[in-house]
Amino acid sequence: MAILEAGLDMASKLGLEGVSIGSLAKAMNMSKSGLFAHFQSKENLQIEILEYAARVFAESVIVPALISEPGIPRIRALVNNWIDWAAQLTGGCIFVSASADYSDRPGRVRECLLRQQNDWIDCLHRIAQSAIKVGDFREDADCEQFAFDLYSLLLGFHLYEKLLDDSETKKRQEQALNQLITNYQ
Amino acid sequence: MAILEAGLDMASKLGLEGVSIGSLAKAMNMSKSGLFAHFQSKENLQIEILEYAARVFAESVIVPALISEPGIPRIRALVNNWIDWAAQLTGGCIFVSASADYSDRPGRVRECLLRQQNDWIDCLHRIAQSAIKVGDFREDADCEQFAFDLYSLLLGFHLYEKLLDDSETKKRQEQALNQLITNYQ
DNA sequence: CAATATAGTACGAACGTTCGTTTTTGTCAA
DNA sequence: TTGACAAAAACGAACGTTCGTACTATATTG
Repeated sequence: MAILEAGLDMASKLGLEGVSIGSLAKAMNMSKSGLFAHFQSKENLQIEILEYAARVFAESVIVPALISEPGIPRIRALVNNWIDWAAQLTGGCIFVSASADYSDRPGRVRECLLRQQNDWIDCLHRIAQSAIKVGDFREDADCEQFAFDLYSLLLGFHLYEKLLDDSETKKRQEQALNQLITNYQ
Repeated sequence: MAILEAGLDMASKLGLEGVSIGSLAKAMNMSKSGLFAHFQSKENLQIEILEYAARVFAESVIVPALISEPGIPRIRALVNNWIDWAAQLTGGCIFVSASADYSDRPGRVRECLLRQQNDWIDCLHRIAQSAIKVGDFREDADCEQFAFDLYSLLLGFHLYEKLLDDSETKKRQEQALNQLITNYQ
């Protein structure tokens, strides 16, 4: 939906909490009440934006990676897709900012985010398992540790790229990924 | 100052943008105008909270680590201090959440944060250099890469601990740190 | 005609900020 | 030691704006 697309764009720049009904309505050339009628509450709007983001994320990051052959190629594809996803956003990644913002803010938004993040980590976990299966990773590699390591890498990349605007970020990320893969072979 | 301490606590829970003059005044049992007079603007308040946080961070994370002998012991001390710092906060780390929030929000707050984050990364960088000097790291170790890797690790830890509340986070962090150190030896 | 979407208006609350006034505090002369 | 006085700090009230939400009414569409 067009509203959610604009909402995601706004959340990328201002954070999920920064998306107000009024400003989003203005961006859509709609009345506040007209837009509000679609969601019945701000909380619903935030959750729908999150779920819309998850759909876009799945089809632009995860699905295309699953086309690559399992193992290291798939891992590299996933990381590249993630970086493309982050680059295409106007501001920061909504999941990264929301994860920081909602660490201590109970409610349905947090629960939704928590579910999504666990799904994402499960995805990393499974990709490591398939790397073991095809022999790219050693038999006793710790897949949950791999998920932690890889997600940490992406978070570091996000900060360097989005906040610090460091020109060597890409190099740092590549080197870290190569080392990470080596550690699990 | 007591106001900044309460402000930091609130920012840890709600993010820097979530600290409102009114709510902070209420938390301090002060009038809105009385509190406002100390800062002249919300932006000033946010910056002063950030700088207060940096002072607390320096004296509770960095300074005590510099007492440890240079090299791997100092690195481990720094990481442990960082984790203690994060644990002691009511909510999340203000630098982590602000880094995500202000990646696309120009202004004096962002500039202040950017300066602080660069200082922090420089600190990691220097600690790696001293590890080379004492022979704990190999001669040609990439200190800037080390800073990237270590900060990424801390960001991953922060997400696992604060959002996911994963019970194995401590183990993940230790294993990642051991591997990281090994990679640079 | 019925259903759906948008608009319009209003609401109480909270936002950051300004104002003039009161209270508290510290300093110095008597 | 006290009284006068200036400086600093805190106050309550109000400003205009925006917030999320609740109504009712008007278009649009099938």
